[in-house]
This record gives sequence, C-alpha cells and structure tokens, in this order.
Amino acid sequence: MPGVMLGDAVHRLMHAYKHLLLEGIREQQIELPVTHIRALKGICRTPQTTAHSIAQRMQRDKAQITRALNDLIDARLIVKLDNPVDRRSQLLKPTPKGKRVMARLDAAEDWAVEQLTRNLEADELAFFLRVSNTMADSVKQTPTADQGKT
Amino acid sequence: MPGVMLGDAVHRLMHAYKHLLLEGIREQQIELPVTHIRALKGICRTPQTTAHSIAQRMQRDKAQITRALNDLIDARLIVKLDNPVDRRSQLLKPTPKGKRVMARLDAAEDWAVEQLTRNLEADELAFFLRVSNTMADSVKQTPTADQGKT
DNA sequence: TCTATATAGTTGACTGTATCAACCATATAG
DNA sequence: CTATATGGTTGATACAGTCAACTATATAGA
Repeated sequence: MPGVMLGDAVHRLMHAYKHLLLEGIREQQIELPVTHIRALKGICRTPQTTAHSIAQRMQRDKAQITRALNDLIDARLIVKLDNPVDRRSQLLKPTPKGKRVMARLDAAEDWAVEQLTRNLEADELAFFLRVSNTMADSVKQTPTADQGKT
Repeated sequence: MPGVMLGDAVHRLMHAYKHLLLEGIREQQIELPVTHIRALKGICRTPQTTAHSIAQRMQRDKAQITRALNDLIDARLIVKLDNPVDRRSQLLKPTPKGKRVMARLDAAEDWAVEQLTRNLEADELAFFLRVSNTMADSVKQTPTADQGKT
C-alpha cells in the first residue's frame, strides 16, 4: 500500500529541494524566486527562446511566465529582442549580467543537488530520474479530463 | 550532469501528482485543497492528534495548519476536543462525515497513485520511495546553512 | 510562590505559485 | 476581407508557505 506514502514522499522531496536551492541562492546573494530561476535557466540554455517556448518547456501557464519574465527584465537579467519572423513575439536573451548570475545560480543548484544526493550512488540517481519522469509523463496519457492545453 | 534535471524532474512530478489528486478529488465531488486533505488524513490516521503534532508530521508552519484546521472544522469534517492533559491544546477527531469523506479521499488518492505508477513495476516504485526519502532526509543533516557564509 | 521561559495555538501581513478568463496585436487560412 | 488561431499581457483569484506578534497555559528554578 504505497498509496499514502507516495504523496508525502513527493511533497517532502519537493520542499527539500526548494529549500536547499533557496539556501544556496541566498548564499550567492541573489534574490530570485525559484520560478524565475527556472525561467532564466531556460533562456540561457536555449538560444532563440520566446515566452511561449519557455512556458511550454516549463509546463507553466503563460501568464506566470510573462510576469516572471517582466521581473527578470526589470532586474536587467534578460532582454527582449524583436523576433524577425513573428512580430507578435520577442526573442529572449540573457544580458551579460544575466549570464553572470546564471553561472552563480548553476553553482547554487549544483550545491543543492549535491546536498540532496550525497547519500546516493550515481546509478540510484539515474534510476530516480527515470522513474520520476515516467510518472510525470504518465499523466499526459490520462484519458479523463484531457484538455490538451499547451 | 544531472544537476539541471533533478530540479525539473521533481517539479514535474509534484505537479503531476497534485493535478491527478485534484482530478480524482473532483470526481468524488469533494472540494478541498491538497493541504487540507493531507491534514485530514493525518487526523484520521492518528488518534489523539493535536494541531502541533499535525504540523510536525507534515513539516508545515503551524499557522498554515491552524487555518487548514479551521476550514475542516467549518466544513464539519473534524472537531476539537479539550485535551485533558494540556489545556493549551485540543485533540482533533474526525466527525462521521469526516470519516466518510476520508474514505472517498483515499479512493481518489489510490486512483491518482495508480495513474502515476501504472507504467512502473512494484519494485521500481519501492525503489523510488526509498531514494526519494533518502534525498528528503539528507536535508536534515545539512550543517544548517554554514557553507562559508560571508 | 513568584518569575522566567517554553510551548500550543491564533492572527495579520506578506510573498510566491498556479490558474483562468478577457483581451490586444499579429498571423494565417479561406 | 473575414474568421480564426496564436503569442503575449493583464486582472482576478485561490492556494501555499513563512514570519512575527500575540494570548494562554505549562513548567522549571530561585
């Protein structure tokens, strides 16, 4: 009967990760919520990104992305450039400052992940990732309440 | 470099679980946020529970618990009884209605877990739980934010 | 006993996360 | 040209999490 335990396990893990990450980030003297960090990471990692593609990759509501992006722009971490092929959207690009912050963010995340996984072997972590993604993916197959929103 | 992937994996899984759970709950025609459900479950499972012990078990802020408990009381799902051994606290007990709701909640959660784990073997799930808990637990060993703070 | 401190719980204020619906501008199919 | 789809913005709202101040009771120590 793992029914009860799975929910708690996920919840606990989520908090553990989030708090470690925030701790690492504070150490880097950066003040950004986790959502913003994830968005910035997406932008730094993929060139030619738009708000839409970020929203898709993060599987988040585009409204949330818009607001996170605005904060990142206010903080001078990213800029919007006109998209030559579609005037509705803009391409997102990190500023030099954004890249510097990203580097420190990566360090913070590495540290957080290291804390989280220090009692694990590499193969255990790989296994975890595989199973975790299998579970997350199995939602998409859900027949009921399928609204297919992208 | 699993650094990046772990965060996303946890995030994705958390959402998948939450949404499945809420979907199952809606199907049972119950309207309760996840926090409330987790609190109610804690109360139903353990006799002689207090707000404090719920907060501890869920690792949540006691303020949050207070409010969730109030909602559960308003919904006539639990009651507070005077604690004979400590007049500062009250014992929490599900009402008959609370127990009935809990049963349906269990069904909803079972369904959600089943959706989530349908592509997994039992041993994979067990392994996942072990690894997940190992990670969540490793936070507690953290030398508490003492990493070369400037 | 009186006092200090710890604990259980409540409340207010605030931040962050997630979602929905309405809306604007541009793109594109017919 | 019109209808519709898409990218993005905004407002509103609900949930989640946290912190600090506060009340009341409990308990240890001088």
